[in-house]
Amino acid sequence: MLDSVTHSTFLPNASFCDPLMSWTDLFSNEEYYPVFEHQTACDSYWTSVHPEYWTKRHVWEWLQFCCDQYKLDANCISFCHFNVSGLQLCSMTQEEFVEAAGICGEYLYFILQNIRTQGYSFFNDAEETKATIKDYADSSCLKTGIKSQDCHTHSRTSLQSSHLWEFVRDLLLSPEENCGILEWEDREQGIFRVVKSEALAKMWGQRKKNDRMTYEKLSRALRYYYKTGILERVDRRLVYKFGKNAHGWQEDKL
DNA sequence: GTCGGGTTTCCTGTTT
DNA sequence: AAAACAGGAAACCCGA
Repeated sequence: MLDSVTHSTFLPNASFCDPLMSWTDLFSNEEYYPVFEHQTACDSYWTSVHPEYWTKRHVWEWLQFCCDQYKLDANCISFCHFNVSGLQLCSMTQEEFVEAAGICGEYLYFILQNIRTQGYSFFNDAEETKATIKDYADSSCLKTGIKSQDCHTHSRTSLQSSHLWEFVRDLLLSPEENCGILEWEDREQGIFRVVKSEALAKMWGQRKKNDRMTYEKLSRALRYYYKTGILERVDRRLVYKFGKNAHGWQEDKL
């Protein structure tokens, strides 16, 4: 039942959001901010917690949501700059957001400030909110003259890679999120090992909002990459190797 | 609407 | 015996 991240299912509807509602009210309403079956209390989704109390994981989920919802280019975002708790995030200045994510940083700062001041009433009307963000984007582009390509000077680590192999690659490149699920066997040759196969499948399932994902199914998808040269066979259990058509994993090319 | 890429799901058989 | 691998087949999802 992890179709949680879609706008319609986890954001409150218009009738719920009362501008006078306190943060406590806003975030403690489980009808609208459910704790999912597979989640423990400390594993709650970002929407169930006030931004100042977000964990690093909540911050990551929020970034992922913003990228998905507002089509922000994840390549703009330097993950290491956002490897912070909610409290630290809330204390970041707009300049620090821009430093961390270029023009996207401005949007993220704008979105965060709106969540902090308005709660999720900011998200009441998806289209209206998108338009607000777009207006903001347009005005800040005019104001700053920043071109979208400039974003690409920031970290290439993607937070929301749509392809499995990119997800795996980015997990290998993000020790903060990796949690020992994957590890390099030979960094130069692109050989890596799946240490926690079930955890990897669960994480991929969360990424794809599919709680029925298993390592068996994930590994079938990985095996299809042998055909396309994204991965190469390594005849050892749980060991894979990036192929000639995989990019972005080499240390010296990051 | 449809087409294609990228999975996801299911399956049977094999290997470690 | 259990977990992982292998790969065919078909369904599914989503963006173009």
